[in-house]
Amino acid sequence: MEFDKAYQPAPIEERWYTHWMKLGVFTARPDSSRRPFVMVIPPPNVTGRLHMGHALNNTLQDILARWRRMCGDDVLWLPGTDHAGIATQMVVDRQLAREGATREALGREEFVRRVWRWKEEYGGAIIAQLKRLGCSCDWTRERFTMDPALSRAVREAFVRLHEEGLIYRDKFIVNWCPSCRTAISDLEVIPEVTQGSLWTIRYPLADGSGGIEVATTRPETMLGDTGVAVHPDDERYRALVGKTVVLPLVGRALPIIADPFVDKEFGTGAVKITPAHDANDFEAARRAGLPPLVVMDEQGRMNDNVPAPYRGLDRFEARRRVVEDLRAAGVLVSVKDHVHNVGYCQRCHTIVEPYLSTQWFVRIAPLAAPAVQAVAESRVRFTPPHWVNSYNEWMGKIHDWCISRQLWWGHQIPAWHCSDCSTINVAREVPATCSRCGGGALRQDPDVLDTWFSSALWPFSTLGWPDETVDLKAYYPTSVLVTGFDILFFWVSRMIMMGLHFMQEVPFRRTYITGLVRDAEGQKMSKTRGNVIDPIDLIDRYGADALRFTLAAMATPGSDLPLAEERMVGYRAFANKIWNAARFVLLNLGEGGGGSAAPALPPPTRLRVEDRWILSRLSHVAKEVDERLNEFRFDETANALYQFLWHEFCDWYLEMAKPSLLPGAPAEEASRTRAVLRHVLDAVLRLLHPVMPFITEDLWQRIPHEGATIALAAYPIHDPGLVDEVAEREVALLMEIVIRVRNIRAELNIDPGRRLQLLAHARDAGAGRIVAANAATIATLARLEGVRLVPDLSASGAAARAVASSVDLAVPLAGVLDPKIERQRLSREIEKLSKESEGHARKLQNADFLGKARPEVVDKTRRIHEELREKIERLSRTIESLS
RNA sequence: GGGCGGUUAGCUCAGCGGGAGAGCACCUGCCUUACAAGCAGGGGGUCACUGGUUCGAAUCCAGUAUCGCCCACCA
Repeated sequence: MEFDKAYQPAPIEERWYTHWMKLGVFTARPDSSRRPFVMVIPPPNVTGRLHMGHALNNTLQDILARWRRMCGDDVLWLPGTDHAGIATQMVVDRQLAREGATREALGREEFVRRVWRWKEEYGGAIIAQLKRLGCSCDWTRERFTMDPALSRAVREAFVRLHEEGLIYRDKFIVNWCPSCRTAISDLEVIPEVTQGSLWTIRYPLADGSGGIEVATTRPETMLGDTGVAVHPDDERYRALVGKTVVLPLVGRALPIIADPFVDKEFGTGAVKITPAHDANDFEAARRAGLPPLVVMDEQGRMNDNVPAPYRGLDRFEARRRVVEDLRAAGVLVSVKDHVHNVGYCQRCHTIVEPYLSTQWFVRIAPLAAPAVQAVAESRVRFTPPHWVNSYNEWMGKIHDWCISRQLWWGHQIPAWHCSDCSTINVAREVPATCSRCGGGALRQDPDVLDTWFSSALWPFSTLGWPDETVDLKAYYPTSVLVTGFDILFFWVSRMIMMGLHFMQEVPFRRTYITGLVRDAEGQKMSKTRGNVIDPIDLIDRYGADALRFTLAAMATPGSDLPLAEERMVGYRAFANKIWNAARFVLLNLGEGGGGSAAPALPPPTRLRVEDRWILSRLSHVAKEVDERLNEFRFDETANALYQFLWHEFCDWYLEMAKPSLLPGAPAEEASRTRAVLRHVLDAVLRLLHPVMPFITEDLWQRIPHEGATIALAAYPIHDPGLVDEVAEREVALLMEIVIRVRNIRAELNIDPGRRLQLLAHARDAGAGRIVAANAATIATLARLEGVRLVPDLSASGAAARAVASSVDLAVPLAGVLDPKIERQRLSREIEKLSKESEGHARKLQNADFLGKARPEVVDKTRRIHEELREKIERLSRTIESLS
């Protein structure tokens, strides 16, 4: 196997993904002996391309999936895509437009066929992209929200809810997008602060005794007014309530009513009532018994219910004309600039029209209550937990959910209208005859369901519901849901409601809510800003592992992720570091090849202190990773592994190991080192595999191993038997000594190649023993000629001095050392230590601290202070002896 | 109008009751045969502000400022 000097991700990624697929590594196999770990993917839109948000949440899901799989769980990560009603329909609409065709000309049936064809051809793009990310989804169970089985689940859910009285059809004011020509839900309306105007119009009283002035931001809707309202307590208008005004331009007589919804302070305190085009007005009109009058068509043009001059005009054109005519009629009192919230369509950014129409609704209150309770009882746990507040707040005040859409692409509502008796037959399958009159002239309701209706069923519709399948029994409820907060209400809360309703159990035990991936400046990525970063592009340039590691390292719960490219560069370097560390180990492993059995780790008694140290550190990091992953701390997992691999394993252990691998070294020593190297590398590759699956697999395949893939190798766990506090303390001392010597070399500008002598005076026997036993290691790491233990340093002559814990150090530098510079250097050191010790000193002088703080805290403070004080004293004496 | 989150090194962020940290950037010196996508050493912070609780506060509480999200029918 060739071994490049630098890590080249592309060929490796392709190769191993294919390997995993061939082995069926990702396929779940229901098996009662293993604990199931289940996630359903938040299904991306079939029209979608992988963006940073997908890259983030799928990386995190894959980390969990691979981790649990290596821990021995039966992992099911179920993938799939969403049919995305409006979005997909729009894509195909645009395609038709390019051909000079329209959906209307094509007809519904042909259009839907066309969308299916589009889906077959292009719908797989995002799936391929997920594979490039390395996602270990069970592709044998891939689902699409409009698969026959899932469509059946949708019909079943609809019919049951209808039977239970939880779905109803009613004429109601809804959010209407005149451009998409469909109703949309409250959530799909994006309110934006907009500069507008406030027009004040005078409506004359029918009896000629004056008039009343109303204020409006939407003068064109006056054509649909059927009343005027004032607050019942408003002294100004009390006498007018019950009287009649004449609607200008129209001539209709309108009653003045009193209703407490009117704000006395706003505008003139009198408001025109347009029941069919304003949600508040609709409610008020209902209370007062005023009739609604729809004055627009589905495209937002004025209809035949308005006077002839305005018919057919677009609503904004109509606004101009109405204002003009009001002014001409002398009833326009004033126009003022007015900033207010205007609702825009999430999909096409058209101003949404409140619109009275007949729609299907889900009665939400009975579904919301158990869902709130489930979260309150922690049957679903949120990470980070503060999202529960948002969830509760929203659940507390949601309105019934408008689920019908005037689209062609989606699940057509399973309701058939009888043209003979007007009965609506709601049924699972096409009824042959009307259930009431027996007539056969049935026409299916033309509307389709909101895409989120089918998404709400996703955690169980994908597992075979309503059938009692093996999968459904084995894998519901799922374990974890990872998703973005932007769909907390659209999706998460609705899944909880539907899961509880149809399965009597929450759809997932825990949910991790990710932050938003932003650009390096912290700006939201958007096409208009032109700052969108394409994850596939990053994979091409840095490798999937580097991208995954970056996203994991930045995924601190509760905060957004500003993605700076330098960060990626840094983690690509980390991948390269792993690569080269492994290359070093492998070059020294000698013969053996990838497939042979691993040499056993020698017992601790036969290991050197650095071996016991690295094994102890490894055991700690395994423990930490396990704990961190359990609490979704992907950032800390990544950091712990980075720190261990680079700064402990590479920076120290590999350097310490080198001498024993040199040609002249004793064979027994070399084989011992090789065993430890192999063991640690193997373990760290396994620890890293969930985050960096490709590079770890490639390297693991090259070292002696058992099994066909690292993806099914055991995840390293904390081994208390390998924890060695003594070794950790001893190596800490060796490191401290080495760092002091390196510091002398650097600060005194001594040629790095020059071999120096180190004199060490141990202040206690233990330290002396450690230095003596590890003199060769110190010498190698500090590039010394040798280390000599001496009873005292007073005779060391012109030497640079330093202190480590329990050991005084001197590096003889006759002819090189300038006493003045050395004095400055040591003074700086003293200053630093003094600053550090001040805080401790102050505490120890405080009787309250000594009396009230926990004894172990006092002890620790005393110990640290004593150590610092002692070092300062030793350095001070050294300075004195210098003159 | 309600609610939530942030404010810590030049940048991006961890830490959330007991010695101020990381990555990147910066300065100095090194191609030391795993790695220059590297190695070694170093500089840099009244932890937004004001009070309070505590022996002790970046960390807990209250308030202020500021930035950002979410929800809400002020025409």
